[in-house]
Amino acid sequence: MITYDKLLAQFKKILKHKRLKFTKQRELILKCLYENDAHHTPEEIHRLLKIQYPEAGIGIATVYRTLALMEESGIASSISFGVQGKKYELGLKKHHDHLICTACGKIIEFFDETIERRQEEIARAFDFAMSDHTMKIVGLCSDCRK
Amino acid sequence: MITYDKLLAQFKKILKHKRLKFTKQRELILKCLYENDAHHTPEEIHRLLKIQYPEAGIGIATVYRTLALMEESGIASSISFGVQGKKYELGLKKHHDHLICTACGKIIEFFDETIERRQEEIARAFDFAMSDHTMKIVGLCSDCRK
DNA sequence: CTTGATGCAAAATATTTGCATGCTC
DNA sequence: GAGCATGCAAATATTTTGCATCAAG
Repeated sequence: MITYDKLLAQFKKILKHKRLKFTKQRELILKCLYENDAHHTPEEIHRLLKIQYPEAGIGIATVYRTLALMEESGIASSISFGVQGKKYELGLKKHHDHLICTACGKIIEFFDETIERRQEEIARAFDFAMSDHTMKIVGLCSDCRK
Repeated sequence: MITYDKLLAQFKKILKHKRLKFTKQRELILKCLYENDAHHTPEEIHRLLKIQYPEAGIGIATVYRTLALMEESGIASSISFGVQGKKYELGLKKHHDHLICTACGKIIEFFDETIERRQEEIARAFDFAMSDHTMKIVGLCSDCRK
C-alpha cells in the first residue's frame, strides 16, 4: 500500500500541474480517505471530517468539489452501490474489484489476474480504448448466511 | 430475445404470486422497457411514456415504484453510470455485461464465458452466495477515437 | 367490496451553484 | 496582489411519502 507521504506528494504534483491550489481542506479530505480506507459517500466523509477536525469547519460543497476533482485526477475513484449512491475510495491503490454483501453491506476487495486479462481482450475485440473497468459481485457473505 | 407476450405473462405471474395487481400503468412501463431496449433513467422512461401514451397520464412516482418492483422481481435490472444515476433495462435477457463509451455514451453489451466462470470461482473462494454480478468496461469506442 | 395502486403535491435527499470573502502562490 | 478555493445559503435535481381517490381482483 502506498504511504501517506507519497500519496500527498502525488496529489500536490497533480495540483501543481493543473495550476490548482493545495489547501488545508484538500489535504484533510485526502487524509480522511487514506485513514478510513473503506468506501464512503460524500456525506459520510463530511461527517467524519466534522468529527475528526471540527475546527476546520469543512463545508459539504467543498467535499463534493474535492472528491470530483480527485476522481478526475485519478486520486480517488467512486463506485455506485444500488440505493446508497456513490461511494469514494482512494484511486491509487492497486486495481481491484469488489464483493458486496447485500445483507450487511460488507465490501471485500479482490484482484484476479484472469479477469484483468480477459477484460483487456474484450476491450480489444470491440475496438475500445479501455480507461477503466469495474466488476461487482453481489451476494450474501458467509456470516450473513449463518 | 424473449417475446413481449412471454414477458408479459411472466410479469403477470410474478404479480399474482405476490398478490399484487396488474394495472395499465405497469403494463405500459413494461412495454416501454421492451420497446426502447436501451438503458433509461426513471425520468427518461417517464418522459417516453408521456409522449407515447399521453392519455395514460402516468406519474413519476408510479414509474419509480414500478421500476423498483420490477427490479426486485428480476423483471428489470439497473446499472449505475457515474454521474447520470441509475438506468434500467429488462432483466430477463440473457445475462451480459457492458462496455460504455465515455465520449458518446454508447453502451455495448457483451457476454463472456470466461468471465462468467471466473466470477463463480471467485465467489466460491470467498464463500459468497452470489446473487448477481456486473462488469463495466469504460473507455472510448472506435468512432470517438477517430 | 376489499385492498392494493395511482396521481398529486409535499417532503426528504442529494448535489450543484452564486457570491462575498479568505488563502495560496 | 491576482486568482483560485471556501463556506454558506439558495437553487436544482432526484427520489420517496402521505393521502384521497380509483380500480383490479
